[in-house]
Amino acid sequence: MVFQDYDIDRRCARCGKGAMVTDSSTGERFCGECGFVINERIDDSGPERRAFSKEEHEDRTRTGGPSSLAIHDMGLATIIGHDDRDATGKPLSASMKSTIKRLRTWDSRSQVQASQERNFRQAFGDLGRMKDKLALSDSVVEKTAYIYRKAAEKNLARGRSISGMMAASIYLACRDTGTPRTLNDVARQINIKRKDVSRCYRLLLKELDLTMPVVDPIKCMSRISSQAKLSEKVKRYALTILEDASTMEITAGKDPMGLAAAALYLSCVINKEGVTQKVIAMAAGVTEVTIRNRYKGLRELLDIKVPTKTGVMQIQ
DNA sequence: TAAGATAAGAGGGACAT
DNA sequence: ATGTCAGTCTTATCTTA
Repeated sequence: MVFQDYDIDRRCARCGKGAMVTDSSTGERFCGECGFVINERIDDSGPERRAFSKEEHEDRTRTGGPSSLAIHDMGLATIIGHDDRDATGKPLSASMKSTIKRLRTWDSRSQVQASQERNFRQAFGDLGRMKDKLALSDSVVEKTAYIYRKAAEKNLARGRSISGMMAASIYLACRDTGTPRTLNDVARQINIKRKDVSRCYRLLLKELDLTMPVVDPIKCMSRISSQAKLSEKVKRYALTILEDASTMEITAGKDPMGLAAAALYLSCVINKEGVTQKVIAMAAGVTEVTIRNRYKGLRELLDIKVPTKTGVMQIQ
């Protein structure tokens, strides 16, 4: 069941043996054999500008840049030029010149006239930077922009920091698209406190009537294991642990990242991989203590025996 | 040096007042 | 609206193997 949604790609560049697969839920590409991760996929969905035939070349229309929700005016701004000529190139009459001049003034003002527009300018400027820092796909960026505009419509941004709302929108978009980015990831990159993002996030969730599915700890695993460079074997075993755990109702209310991290750690211990809690804790973005707590719970409730250092199996 | 134990504190949800 | 409570996670420190 586990890897059915992965599409096979190419051979691994490091070990050469395994096939590169793409985890369609996270966009990460990794080797099925050694776990080598190339990069996180970034969907670039800009319009196709090349032409491969004469027909295509002639058919190709030039309509300016792609329209995007993530541009303050959706990329459709028209600016009145300064050369005082009409469409056929003839100079304008004096009265028309003054009219145009007045229009030009209002034209330039109207671009940032509404405070909302200024807000969007800053917000989407932030968003552009965050896209790079968090390796967000275009679809997440568009979704973020959509959410942010919705929030602005409902006046939720008033009195709150732009970056806080932006961060919350990004996090929401990530959750919605199944892109595994934690609250901490987003807060750190946008340089604001986690709790502020958290507050805005909950506000958005309530006010926009959105419901987020609980993060599946299984989805967190591929991210952690690629970050910590764990083997495929460990990952598969950890998956079975998580499946058992979720049927036994010990996963409710627990941080899915912590749970996934603990399952991976337990799997490492059983498979004698010699990976430390610290490494996994770093990769998962949780503390070692959290891993220990979940680890303990998993061991007790699933009654899993772990090998000791002397190689003797022992019931914990 | 890694792992385990313990305690204090923060933030938020549920519930009652 | 405000306060309390149980539960979770984090930070920090100490002990153990």
